[in-house]
Amino acid sequence: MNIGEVAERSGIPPKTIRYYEDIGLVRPQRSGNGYRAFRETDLHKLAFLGRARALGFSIEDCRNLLSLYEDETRESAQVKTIAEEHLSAIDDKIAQLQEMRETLSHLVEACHGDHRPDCPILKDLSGDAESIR
Amino acid sequence: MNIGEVAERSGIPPKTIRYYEDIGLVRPQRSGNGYRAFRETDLHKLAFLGRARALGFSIEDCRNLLSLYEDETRESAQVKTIAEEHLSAIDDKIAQLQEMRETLSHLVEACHGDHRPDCPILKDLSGDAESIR
DNA sequence: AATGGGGCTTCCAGTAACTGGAAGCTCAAG
DNA sequence: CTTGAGCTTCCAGTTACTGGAAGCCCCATT
Repeated sequence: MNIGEVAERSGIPPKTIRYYEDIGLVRPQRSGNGYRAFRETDLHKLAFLGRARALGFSIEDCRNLLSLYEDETRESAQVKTIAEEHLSAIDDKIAQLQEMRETLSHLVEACHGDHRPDCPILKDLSGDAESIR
Repeated sequence: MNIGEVAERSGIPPKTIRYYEDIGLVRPQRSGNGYRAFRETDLHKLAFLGRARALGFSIEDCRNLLSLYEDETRESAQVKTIAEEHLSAIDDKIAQLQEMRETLSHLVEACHGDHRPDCPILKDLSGDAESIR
């Protein structure tokens, strides 16, 4: 398989696949013409990567997950640990975003949003605490 | 004021303040010895930036907010638009993270996490749809 | 006066994970 | 044989900083 077909079938753009090779996540062979020659297992790895990335795992997490994936003697606890840490990172991020959302939506509601210059959003950002809350 | 004091009072590290100068967000004067000489207004702008960044506004958003902040003839609608767009970006991000969280927490729950190699998380990532969901 | 220790300066490089673009080779079709 | 798509490499840019090195500057102490 050439890179185009693999990209098509894995859903990962060619550029990204080349990048993944650069950083050692996949190691396709080469044909005589210098083209990358992907096997089915490469395709599977790329699809695996795509799904793990879609779940927000970092590249380093993916590297570890991939090596666990290929390690028949792995312990599921190792995988679970990575996933749990990622899950709690996601929770933190959600909490942080929700806090932002909270403040910001109050500000947006308080701003009449017309042609006048008076604006509670700017007032709050300028440190004028009495603006909202 | 030297950079150290401004950093202290604005809560923004010196490195970051220098960076903000580089990209034109603040323009402190210089003393004879080459040190940056900050005025109170610079401090206010930096504190403004700190709060806007804490709400997740991008640097470009901050640049726009700052120029609106300094524009006496602004219309609050302009500010509100920026804030609303940011708010909806935050909402999108939260939704995406919650979807990840959902999938991932199911997987984590399904993984026994012991010394055995069998792992629903890897199974799902490998594309074996029957694993969970 | 010399010295020592912060604080300040600039510049370079690195981070995460790609993405765009240029220059150039290869392959299949007409 | 030419054309155009697909492939190659390499370089640069993205976001918003952050770390580190080399080297002034200033103040206090000896």
